Amino acid sequence: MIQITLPDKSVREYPEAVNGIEIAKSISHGLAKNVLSIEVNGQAWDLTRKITKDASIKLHTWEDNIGKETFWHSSAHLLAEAIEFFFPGTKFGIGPTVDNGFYYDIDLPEGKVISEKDFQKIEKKMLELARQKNNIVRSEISKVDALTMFAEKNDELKQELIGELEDGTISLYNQGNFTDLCRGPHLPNTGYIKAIKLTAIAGAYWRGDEKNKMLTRVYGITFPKQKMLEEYLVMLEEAKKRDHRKIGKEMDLFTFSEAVGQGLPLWLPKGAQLREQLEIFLKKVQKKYGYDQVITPHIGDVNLYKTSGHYEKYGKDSFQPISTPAEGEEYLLKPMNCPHHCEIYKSRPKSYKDLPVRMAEFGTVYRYEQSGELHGLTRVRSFTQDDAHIFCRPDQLKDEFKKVIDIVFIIFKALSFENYVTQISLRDPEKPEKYIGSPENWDKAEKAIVEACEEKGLNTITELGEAAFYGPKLDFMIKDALGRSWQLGTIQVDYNLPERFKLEYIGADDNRHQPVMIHRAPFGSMERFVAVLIEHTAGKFPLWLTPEQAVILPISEKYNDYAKKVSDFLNISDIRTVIDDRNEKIGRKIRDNELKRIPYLLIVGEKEAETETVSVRRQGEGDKGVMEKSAFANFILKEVKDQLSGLYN
RNA sequence: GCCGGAGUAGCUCAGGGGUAGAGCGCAUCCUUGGUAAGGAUGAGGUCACGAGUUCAAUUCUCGUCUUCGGCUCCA
Repeated sequence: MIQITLPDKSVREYPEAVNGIEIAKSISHGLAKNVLSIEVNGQAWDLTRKITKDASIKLHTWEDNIGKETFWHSSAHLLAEAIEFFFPGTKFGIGPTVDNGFYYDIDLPEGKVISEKDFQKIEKKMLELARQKNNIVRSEISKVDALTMFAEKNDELKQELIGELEDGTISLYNQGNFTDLCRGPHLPNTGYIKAIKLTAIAGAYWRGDEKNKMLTRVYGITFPKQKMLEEYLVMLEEAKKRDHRKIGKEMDLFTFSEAVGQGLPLWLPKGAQLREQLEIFLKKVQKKYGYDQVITPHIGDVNLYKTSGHYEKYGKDSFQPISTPAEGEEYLLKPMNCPHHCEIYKSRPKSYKDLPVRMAEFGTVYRYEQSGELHGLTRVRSFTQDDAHIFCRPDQLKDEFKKVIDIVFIIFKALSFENYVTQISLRDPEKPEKYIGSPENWDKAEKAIVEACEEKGLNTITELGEAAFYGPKLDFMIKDALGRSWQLGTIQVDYNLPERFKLEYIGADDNRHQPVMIHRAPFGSMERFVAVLIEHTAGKFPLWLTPEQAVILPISEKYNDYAKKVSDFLNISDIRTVIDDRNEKIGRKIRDNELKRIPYLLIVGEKEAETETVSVRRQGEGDKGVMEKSAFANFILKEVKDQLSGLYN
């Protein structure tokens, strides 16, 4: 007998060579039905693998990620089996799981292509194979044998992977006529997979390196129940309705024009209004935190960027310099605001008493993004950063950094962003050539970020190699409607640009010292922020922010004059109001304006005109009764104030 | 930039080698209304652009541009 410890610390006795399924069965019938994989002493195992010694275990079902991953991982093998059936000779790269399913990277035989038209037959084949309930059997194999096996299949992708593995740790999984190199774990048999949908096809470089061959990546998702697939597809449809590109068009927020150029957004009046509200809001917050607004040009002498290091790093991959008629003069569209801000700092000598200097600008920058990267407002070639640079003394650094974190959270709170990830992005220690500055400076900068985050109690993840070339950063990431993650806010510590720009201040000791810089943008870019905001709110912006807060709907033309009077009154009270005086019945006006997501609809007819009132209707909620027009103004202003109360002042 | 889709009216989309279709929107007129679509009439398209095949191309082929899904990149 062996002793098995469960997660609740209870210990049960089983005969030697018991497996996960048997343990699940001994606990409950329901668990036995739902269990997908097992963790033995912290390692993921197959449910059918025999346990021979005392162990601590944890059983995983669909409800936790490990169970789901096992399910999708086995699904990837099923996909590969079906592809091998239709496309014999296909070479298989890797087939991992992702947030929503799995993919397999394949190299099809010469001259063969796979397209979405093939999906139906592949899905059908996968289901057929699943219904055979083929056991998925693990076996261990020596490195030599593994290499021989995949050499026979001419699969150099797998051979490359095996070459990097250690002998004695190599396992194969077989199901039906298909065998794949795999660490596992897997489902006991293919019959667990009941619903299958192939979702996309794409190119992907082998091992993620653009110098390598491009393989074909097939994405799919599977479920243990047909109904779950149906629900997933409905959810996808719902997510598509929140797409900021679609809503941006519907609500007249922004547009693009081929004539202007790709990746260059044109903000329409309502979008501009939205942006302006965000800017007003942030400026108030920054005022409280001691920032000063500055304004700098959209271009700068190319030598400025040689000093900063941007030109060397990105010169080839940016818009090329603009030449002047006089020879030898070259200007670059600014890709960042920091060099300009450094020059503002330098324009007057600084005392230690002047620091920190906090310089803010809504600065529009231009970056040549690869054409395939452009995506709505989230990835563009012209965008406005809510940028600021804090020049401080080393002893002020941590405190300043923490204050910036506070500003980011004020914004997230104001817009109810609750699901974000905070990521510390450090340099890649193996690629020092990617960065400027001394290791000592980097050590100091990285330490400052890590400590500030700890002291703030942030729950961060750390990524090596994600730092900017001049310094490490703290990034705030938010997901869009389809679950794609975007970096919004960013805070960066930089010892290098002050050195390159020879920034200094006179210390209390009457000597020259070098300040430290913090680069920060809590929204990140206005474009990307608005995009994510649209997807989060589905276009139903909070009242304080929305471009049109109220629309007045006269019952008929006879009341247009009164509508105008109310509109003027509200607009002068700082309530953004429009009139819908189209020749339509009231029902039609209500419907259209509800669909336009305007928070308040004010209906005015004979009764209202006589009594100086408005009949109030809240978007999505219906009739709210009649209010005197100045009472309504106070009401809506109070609502705005309440939404923002406590955030600044 | 790379792989694979797509591009038809302002928007959403149908169609298809032989004079271009719908719904919504827009315009004009009728209607002047009370809480989610009133009615009539009408305008609007070099079928992304450029070549090729063909008696004939919006439709087939190739190239370019834009766009969508990924990959790579992201100061």
